[in-house]
Amino acid sequence: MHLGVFMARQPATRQPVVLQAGAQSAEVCCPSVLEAPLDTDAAEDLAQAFAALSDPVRLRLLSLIADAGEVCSCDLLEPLDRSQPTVSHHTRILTDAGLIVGEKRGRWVWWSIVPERLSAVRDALKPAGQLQP
Amino acid sequence: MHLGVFMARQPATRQPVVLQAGAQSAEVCCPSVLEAPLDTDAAEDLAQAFAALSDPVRLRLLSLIADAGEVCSCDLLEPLDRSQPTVSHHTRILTDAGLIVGEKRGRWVWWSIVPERLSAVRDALKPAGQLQP
DNA sequence: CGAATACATCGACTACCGTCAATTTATCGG
DNA sequence: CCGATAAATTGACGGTAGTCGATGTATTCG
Repeated sequence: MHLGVFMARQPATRQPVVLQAGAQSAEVCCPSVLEAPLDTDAAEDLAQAFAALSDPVRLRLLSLIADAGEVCSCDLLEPLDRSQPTVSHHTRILTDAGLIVGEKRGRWVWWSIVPERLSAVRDALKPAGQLQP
Repeated sequence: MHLGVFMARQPATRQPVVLQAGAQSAEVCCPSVLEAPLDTDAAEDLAQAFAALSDPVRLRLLSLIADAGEVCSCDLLEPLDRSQPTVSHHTRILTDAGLIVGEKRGRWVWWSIVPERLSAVRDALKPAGQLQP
């Protein structure tokens, strides 16, 4: 890991503008898939969260952010082997799903994961009582 | 819940032919997304699992199966409001992802969820040690 | 102010996905 | 053996998602 690069970009810490999910799907909590009748709306909402996780590039992106704690987009291009617009596209989808948040500091946007949202999605896969709680 | 209908179809219990995932992605275990460098292959595999969960109809299908324990395709058409080929399409995708298995009894295929696979996918979203284990 | 940098947005292209009607395959009942 | 039923398969259609080049916007530095 190359934290030196990250620290070198830190000096420009001024206006902490936080970029996060809008009104849609910003809700952190989800009903469990395994619990009786999952209504159409809840299913639609949950499906969007899983859709955000259904791309290998986005999973690696999440992994990279989780590993470093905080990463700016410019450091994602090379390990993901994707163009700048494509990486921006993926960060947007993950942001809309509420899985990551970006904080703009100077020219850079620093991304970090939203653990509460991640565990909420995780809980949607939790058994309805028969197995481990 | 209408178990009476289900019981009435039980008599034809003879050749227990189990329909489950093929060679691809049948593996129950997955590495965590939150753990350091998620390699391309693992990301591809996990993404396929999440892709199977990224459709509202499939989530409701899972919910229906989980609720009843065991359901045949014919009882899914009405609650899902989809045609027979479409339901068959969805059960196939969930089967390929290893999330459900079908056992053919007579003319009917009885579907049930694979809890180990489900919790394995769930564990892929588990934090790498910083938060709740 | 002007050049450079980080990121977002737009437009276009390709590939894939969800859906259904029609057909095929397998199984049961008489 | 034959008609009926459950489910898989095929083919087609419209919509959507991943990708990139080009362009636009904001910020920093000299």
